[in-house]
Amino acid sequence: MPPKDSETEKDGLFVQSIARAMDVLSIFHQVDRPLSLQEISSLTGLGRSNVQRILFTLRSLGYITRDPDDRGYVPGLRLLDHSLDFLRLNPVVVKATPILLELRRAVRERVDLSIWDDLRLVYASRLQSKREILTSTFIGYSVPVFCVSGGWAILAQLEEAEADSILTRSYRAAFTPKTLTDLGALKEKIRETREAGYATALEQVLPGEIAIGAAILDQARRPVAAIHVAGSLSEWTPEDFTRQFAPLLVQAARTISRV
Amino acid sequence: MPPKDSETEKDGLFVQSIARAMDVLSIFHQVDRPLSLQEISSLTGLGRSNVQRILFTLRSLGYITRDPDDRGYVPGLRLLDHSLDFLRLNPVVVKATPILLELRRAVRERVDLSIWDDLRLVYASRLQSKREILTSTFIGYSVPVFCVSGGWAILAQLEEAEADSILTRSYRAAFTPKTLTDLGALKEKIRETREAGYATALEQVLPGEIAIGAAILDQARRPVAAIHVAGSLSEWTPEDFTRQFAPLLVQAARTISRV
DNA sequence: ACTGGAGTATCGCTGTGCGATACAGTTGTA
DNA sequence: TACAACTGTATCGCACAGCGATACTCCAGT
Repeated sequence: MPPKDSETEKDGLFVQSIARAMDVLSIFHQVDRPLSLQEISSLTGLGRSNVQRILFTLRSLGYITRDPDDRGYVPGLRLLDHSLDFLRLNPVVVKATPILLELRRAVRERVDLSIWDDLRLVYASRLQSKREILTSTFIGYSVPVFCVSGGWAILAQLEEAEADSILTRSYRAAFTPKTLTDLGALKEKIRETREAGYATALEQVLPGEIAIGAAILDQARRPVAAIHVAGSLSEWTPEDFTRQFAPLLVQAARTISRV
Repeated sequence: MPPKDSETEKDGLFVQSIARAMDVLSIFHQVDRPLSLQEISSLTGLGRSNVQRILFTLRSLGYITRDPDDRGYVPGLRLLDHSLDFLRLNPVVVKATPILLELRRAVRERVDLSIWDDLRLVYASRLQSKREILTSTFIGYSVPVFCVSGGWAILAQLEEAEADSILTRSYRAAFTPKTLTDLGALKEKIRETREAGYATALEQVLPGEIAIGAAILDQARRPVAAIHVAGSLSEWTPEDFTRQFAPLLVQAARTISRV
C-alpha cells in the first residue's frame, strides 16, 4: 500500500514542487562542501530560476543556510528538529534507548542502534566507548547491510529469497581487505548467524574492529533494526569478546523486541 | 540579506507548496504520537485533500512513514539523512568533534556541543559520561539560551543590547526550583560569566546537575555555538568541578574557535 | 574596462496543485 | 445486521501559483 516512486506512473496526487525541494536538499548527500546556485541547478537538473526560488523558500524556513563565509549554501539547523521528531516518535528507538544505556553500562564498549532500510542500516543512536576513535560519531550515518554484523543478523531473520535479493542487489564493495563480498561466503555467514542467534563481524568495515550484532523484531517477528556491541581487536580476542558480550547483546535485543 | 518570513510581504519568490509540506512535517514538533490525516489537517489548517497529497508525496520520498501498527503517520527515516548532511557540512561541528572527543577523554564526564539559534541552543553532538541517566540523549534536542551555562557564555559575548533582547524575548519558565528567571539575576550572571570566561550553571535544567559552558566564536568573534561539561552534584562540589574542568573547557572552546 | 561568476529580481503563459465531492475500507455500537 | 463515525483514497475541472526566459546588480580577478 505504500505509494511507489516509479517515474512513468499516472500519479496525479504527487506534489512535484515538494519533490523538487527535497531534491535540492538531497543534493548535499553527494557532496562535502557548500554549493553555489549554479552547482545545485546543474546537479539537480532544475532550472536556475527554479532553484533560486526553492532556495529562497528553504532558506526562509531555516532548512538551508549560507555558509559562514558566504561562499555557498549548506543544509540548515532546522533539519535537526525533524530528525529529533523521528527519534522521539519511533517506537523502536524509544524502546531501545534505556536498554542500550543499561547494556552500555554493562559492557563498557561502544553500543549502537541502527534502523534497517532495505540495503542499508542507518545509525539512530550510538553510545561511545571510553576511548572512542574518530569513527564518525554522527547519527544518520549509514552502512551497507551486507557487511555489518547487525545486517547479517537481520538477513538471518528473513526468508532465504528475500535475503538473497538484498545481497545480490547490494553493491558489494570492500571496506577493508577482510570485508566479505563473495555471495557464497556471505550466505554461509548468514547461516551461522541464524544458528548462533547473533552475528560476529571481524574488520568488515574498520580495520581492527570486532562487532557483534543482533536483530530487533517487530510484533510480526520481522526484523526492523539491529543493535551492536563493538570493540577493538587490540584489546580482545574474538572468543573472549563474544563469550563476554553476546549473551548480554542477545538479551537486550530480545527485551527491545518485546513490544 | 537573509529572506524574512514575514506574512504580509510581497514575496513572489516564495514557493508555498514547499512551505506547506514543511508545515506538515513540522506539526510533529508539537506532538508525541502518530497523527491521522484529519489531525494533521486541522493542526496545520490545510485542507484534507491537500494534506493527503502532501502526505502521499512525502511518503513516497521516505520523509513520512505509517506507524508500524498502521495507526497513523510519523516522521520517516530519511530525515536522518539530512541531519547528517547538516552535521557533515557544518564547519563548527566538524572542527569541534575531535576536540570534544579529546576533552571527553580528559574529563570523563558528559561533554556536548550545541549550536546557537536565537532563543535556543540545539544539541549537535553529545558524548555521554560513564553513567548516563535517561536524559534525552538525542541530538536535535534544544534548550532555552537563558537558562543554560552555554547560553550564558554566548550572551556574555554579545553587546548588552542584544543580550537583553534575547533575555526579554525569551519565555522564561523555570525547569527546576533553582532556575534563574529574574532578569536582574540573569544579567548579573552574565556579567560574572564575562569576567570568568566561562559560565557555571547549577541545577538550572536538571536537578542535581552542574554544568559549565564556554562559547565558540567565528572569525568575526561572534558566538555561534557553545560547549558544555556536565556532571552530577552528588559526585562533585561546584568548586572542585570548576577547578578541575573549567581550564580544559575554555582551552577546548578556544581551539575550536580558531578557524 | 572587461569578463565570468556570484545572487537577485521581473513578468507573462501554462501547467500544476487546490478544493469540493465522492468512494472505499475499519472499527465500534446500538 | 445496519448504521455511524471514523479511517485513507481517488476524480476532476478551474484559477492561480510556480516555471522559464531574460535582465539586472555586485564582486573578484585578470
